[in-house]
Amino acid sequence: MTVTQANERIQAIWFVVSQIPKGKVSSYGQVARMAGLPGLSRYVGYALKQLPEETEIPWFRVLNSQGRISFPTGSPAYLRQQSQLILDGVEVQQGKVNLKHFGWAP
DNA sequence: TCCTTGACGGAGA
DNA sequence: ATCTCCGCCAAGG
Repeated sequence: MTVTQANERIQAIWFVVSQIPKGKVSSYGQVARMAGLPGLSRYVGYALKQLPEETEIPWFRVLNSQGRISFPTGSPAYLRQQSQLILDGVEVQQGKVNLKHFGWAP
């Protein structure tokens, strides 16, 4: 993995995430596949971690395969993501989102 | 190099 | 439905 290749991957991931429409959510695994990086779900988390605080990219629309927020329950990050989802009109109950918001395809 | 750490995912129990 | 355990794979020490 050269630095350039890593940057390309990160760009691809950010792009895919930027396409997730409001009111919909996706999973790390799905984003990885759509970015042409099957099996690199963990890398998606790494890529999102690189986003600047003020980013416009909807990182909060990415959940784990169980439809749960991948931050420790109650942590600042967890609460931020949860409130952002609610602002999107996404139903979050017991830390899990309603399946109807899942499965987005361009 | 070797070892540990994840914003993961899937199979079992 | 919940919780472990294990495989995965790039990064960072």
